[in-house]
Amino acid sequence: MNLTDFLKNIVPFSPEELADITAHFEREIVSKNQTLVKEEQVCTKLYFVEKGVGRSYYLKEDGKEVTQWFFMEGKFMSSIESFFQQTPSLYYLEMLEESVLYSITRENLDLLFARYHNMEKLGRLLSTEMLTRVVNKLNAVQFQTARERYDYMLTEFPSISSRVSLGSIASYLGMTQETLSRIRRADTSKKS
Amino acid sequence: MNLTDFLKNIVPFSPEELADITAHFEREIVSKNQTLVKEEQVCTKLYFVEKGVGRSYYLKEDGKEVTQWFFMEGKFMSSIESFFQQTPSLYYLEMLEESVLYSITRENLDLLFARYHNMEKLGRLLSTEMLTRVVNKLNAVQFQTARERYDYMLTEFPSISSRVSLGSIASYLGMTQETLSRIRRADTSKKS
DNA sequence: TTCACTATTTGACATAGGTCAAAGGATACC
DNA sequence: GGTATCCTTTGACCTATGTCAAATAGTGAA
Repeated sequence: MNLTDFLKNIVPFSPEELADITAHFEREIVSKNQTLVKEEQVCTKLYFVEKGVGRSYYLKEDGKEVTQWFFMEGKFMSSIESFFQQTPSLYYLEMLEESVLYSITRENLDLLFARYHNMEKLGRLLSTEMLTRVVNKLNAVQFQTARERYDYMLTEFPSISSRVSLGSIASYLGMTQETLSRIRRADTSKKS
Repeated sequence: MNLTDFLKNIVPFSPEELADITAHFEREIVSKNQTLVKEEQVCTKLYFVEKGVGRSYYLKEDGKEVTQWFFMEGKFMSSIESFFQQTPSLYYLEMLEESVLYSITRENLDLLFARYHNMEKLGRLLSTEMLTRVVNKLNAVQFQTARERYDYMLTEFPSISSRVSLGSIASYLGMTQETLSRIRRADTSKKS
């Protein structure tokens, strides 16, 4: 999914708008396991994932990593609160595969928001969409069994299980690796 | 918190914009326990809560109510997905106290989004803010004990415990009423 | 006031999923 | 290609919180 096509599908930008907007993004190639933002740093960029997978995570007091979200191809990725409020990030951002990203700085994004009414609309639509996704996850995490949460995740991120380590997925789902491993065992023994 | 002041604090609207925008809202007085939207209905309005408290909730298969969110004074309230996609609501919306609301229809809101760049900006800022709140709750629900979740909620909604029934709060926090009752008992015996 | 109804508290017991520890597997580096 | 490191699986046991049931306290209507 490339950036121009992605944008066009959401808001009917004119060709001139599109050209100007995409010109404010910078292409970046990042390698597997590269960290984009560390905890405490201010997140200066918003990224569009053209290829690859990323995740945001934080460290609990005991030092364990907790995955907060996965970012797949065709999605925007950032430490949202840090990026928009320019406050230190609560999260780390990292890519889990070799990836192609398009990044934009806060200043350039603000400039585009101010310049194009359509751009502001894009921002609104994308936040609303993300909001409904997070609400869905919240409901899953709060009221479903470990088993159901795993099934829910497969609908939200179908390709994830083969691309991301068990530990990252387990903490995203709010369970331990051991529990997720047992769920998968139950699956394979059932299906074979 | 009245609507005009609320809007001004977020985006620097001109007086003319403000007057036009607020003119598209309608004042509604609703009584305690009144339902604004039922499950399966399309939610046709977005509400600003000037006075009162509301909540959104859904019914689990076993018929138990699960509170999804509380809406306090000075916040917008809606079944977001239903309102923005015009799809049947997954949630009920109800007011828990006699309340003063300002409502706007989807058509009027779209008209204002189209008419004022600033309005689109307001929409974007409010969704982003809501998004960070939901993410905070998600982290609380996913990785904290029942006790910690309760404390977290008191920071998010300080006045809630005296205004809303124990059962509504417990399901919001993803625990049973019994558990919440026990937490509160531990509190009072500690403090006295 | 009293009655009827609803909300909250309390107790006894059950269980999903966590913790800890150890054993395999897979990978990557030298 | 061997060794160190990391990831996943498995087992035994434990605990926070759920479930069910009953007692008690609150609240509103007549």
